[in-house]
Amino acid sequence: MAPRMVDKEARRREILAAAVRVFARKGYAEARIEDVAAEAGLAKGTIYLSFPGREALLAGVFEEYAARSAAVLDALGEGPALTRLERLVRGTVETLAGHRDHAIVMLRLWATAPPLDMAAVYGRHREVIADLLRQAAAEGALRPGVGERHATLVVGLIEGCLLQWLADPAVDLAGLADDIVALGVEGVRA
Amino acid sequence: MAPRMVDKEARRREILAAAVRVFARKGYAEARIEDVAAEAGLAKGTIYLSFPGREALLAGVFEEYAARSAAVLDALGEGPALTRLERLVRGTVETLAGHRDHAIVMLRLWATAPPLDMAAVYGRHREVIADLLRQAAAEGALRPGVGERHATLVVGLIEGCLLQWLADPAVDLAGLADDIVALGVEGVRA
Amino acid sequence: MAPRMVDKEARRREILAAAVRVFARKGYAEARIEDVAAEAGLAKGTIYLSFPGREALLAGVFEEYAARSAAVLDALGEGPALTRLERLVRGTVETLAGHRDHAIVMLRLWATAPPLDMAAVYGRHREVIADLLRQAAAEGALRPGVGERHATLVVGLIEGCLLQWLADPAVDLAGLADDIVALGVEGVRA
Amino acid sequence: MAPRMVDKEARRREILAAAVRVFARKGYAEARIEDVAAEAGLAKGTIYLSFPGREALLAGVFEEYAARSAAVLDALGEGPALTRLERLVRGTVETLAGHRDHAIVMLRLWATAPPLDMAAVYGRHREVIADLLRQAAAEGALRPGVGERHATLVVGLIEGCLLQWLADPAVDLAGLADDIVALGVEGVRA
DNA sequence: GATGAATGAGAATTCATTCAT
DNA sequence: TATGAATGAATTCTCATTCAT
Repeated sequence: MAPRMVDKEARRREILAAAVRVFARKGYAEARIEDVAAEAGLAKGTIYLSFPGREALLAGVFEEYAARSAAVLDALGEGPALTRLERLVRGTVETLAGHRDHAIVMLRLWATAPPLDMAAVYGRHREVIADLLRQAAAEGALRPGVGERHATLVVGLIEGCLLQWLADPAVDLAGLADDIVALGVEGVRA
Repeated sequence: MAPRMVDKEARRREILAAAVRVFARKGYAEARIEDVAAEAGLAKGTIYLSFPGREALLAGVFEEYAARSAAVLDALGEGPALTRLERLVRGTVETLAGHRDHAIVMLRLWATAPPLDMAAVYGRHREVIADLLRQAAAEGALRPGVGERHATLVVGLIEGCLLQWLADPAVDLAGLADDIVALGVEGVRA
Repeated sequence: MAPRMVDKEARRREILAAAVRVFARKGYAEARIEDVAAEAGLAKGTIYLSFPGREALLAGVFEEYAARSAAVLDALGEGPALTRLERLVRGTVETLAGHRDHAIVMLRLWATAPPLDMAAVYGRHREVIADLLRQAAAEGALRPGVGERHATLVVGLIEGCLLQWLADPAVDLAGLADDIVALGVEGVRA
Repeated sequence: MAPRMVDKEARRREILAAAVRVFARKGYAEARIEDVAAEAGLAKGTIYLSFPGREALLAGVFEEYAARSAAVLDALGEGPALTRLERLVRGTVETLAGHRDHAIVMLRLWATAPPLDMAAVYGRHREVIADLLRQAAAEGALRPGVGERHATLVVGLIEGCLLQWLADPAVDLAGLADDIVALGVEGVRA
């Protein structure tokens, strides 16, 4: 409530944004606190007023990603299960496509920092999708033979295309959303 | 103090194997030369008899992976294009599934070490698959509307499932091969 | 823990002075960065704030010497050539005698570090002296038979006496100035 | 007396010769045992059969130099003192000029290795020369006003010219012998 | 004796973190 | 609050020395 609070929070976000840019550029392992400070236009020591240490920057970045990721799952709205699944796919792809730096950082963190529990993140995604598939089955919208195992494929399609796009910006991730939906969602419709 | 003069090449492989295990455990960034030496049952300095420096361990691991990867593409044999595509998918998945540590390391390197040109690796995979898809189309084996763009989805399916398996060993990658083939190969048959 | 922000340039000079003392004591080859830091009353890492690396300490020491050396040649003033030659001899000896540590370091660097072009340093001295000898000859102040080759002997006298003084402080270098002048300058007067 | 003895001694000399070449090239500080071994056409470990360690190579080189140096002082023959002094000067210069590598190494060792007592070496030279000067005075061959202090100048002339020749091979050391004698010996004749 | 693989102490350098100003 | 000089633990790499073959 004190204006300080606002300042503090804004400062935190500025630093986190700078950290994402630096991490995307050099990876966490190569990113020096000083690099982040410079990117944020601050002095080294000032970072420590907002974060207890270098690792806290990681945690901060992860939290932002998790929040964004959860927001997609929370905004599927109403309608037939497969429609919501389509929204999930498109929403996820759009969110990722709109924050390439962040996506790169997450991949790097994923691959680098064991403490980040990506198994849980993917597991949560699979669960939500499996749930939608169960509902779709109940709605009779699912082709026979397609079950919850399909959730892994849908997550895989999204993440695998993301991977290729991260490795090679020439890959058109946004454009792939249609293909992913066609194969992964429409392809299993009864 | 242990002048056990092992074959130079065998020694290299031993060290590389130790490096893969250590990298898989802690990531390249956290892996100390001393860790690799200890894992290999050698002294620090001994590593330098086989490798000029820390980064050379990376290069060595990458070479092994690239060789294994290329071997799959070179062993598709004869037959209808979609049959060969199926072999590619199963071969890739099996190869990855058989070397989890190695796969983890490759992902970490991918995400961490800019010099590794994963864009080229994925690009090569997509090209081979696109070629098979073109042949399948020529053979009239492909459903209308499916084209070379599908190559990205197939690569994505494989890599995306790999990703989930790496994050969570409970995911049954080998078992997913059937699903991937069903969706990505059989699913596009005319 | 000691953010005493000294003037950057002053700090550089302090470190350089410490380096000269340490180098004189143990030689560059044996001097550890940590030794220099300790001598300067600083922590190891602090040295790196003023110098990019160990070798830069060498370069710094050499620069100081070169500047001092050039100053003597630039301050010969006016008067007969042999008078100026005497000033050169006395000035050089005094300068060296006043900085024994520095002289030791320079000899060590000279003998140790190939990049230091002592041939050029001696060559320059010989040239200046040869020039004075030519002028002296033109002034009719030079004994017949003495020519530019005598420059090498004068430089040799100075450096050779310096050498003995460095090896054995009991040698009275300052006192030798008179002898050097008597033999090398007055000894060739017409 | 056993042939072994001969072999051992020959082997020692070969290694020492190799060491001198390597030291002259890179300086003691930069010379690796392996470099010396390679120069001698031997394996690293073989050096240790003839020398207890790296420093012993230094000592060996120094001994050779000392022996050569002493030989000159011991071969002044008979005749007037100033004639013997001239022989000393020419002998020393010739000896040095004939072993440039060795001279470079000695300078480097001198400047690098505190345990080598160069003060004693120079002191011995000065003593011998001072003795000759005393005899010359007794013979009435010395100009009034020239005394034992002149010994330092003679040593200085030799060493100072040596220094310039070592720094710059274009300096003609052998040719300088005449000049040194003219100035340092003939120049003080009564 | 000769070899050279193996060892590990030691040194330069980096950078997260602290804290006087 | 913001700063950045100072610190020193930690890491890579070198190389003298040892010793099994």
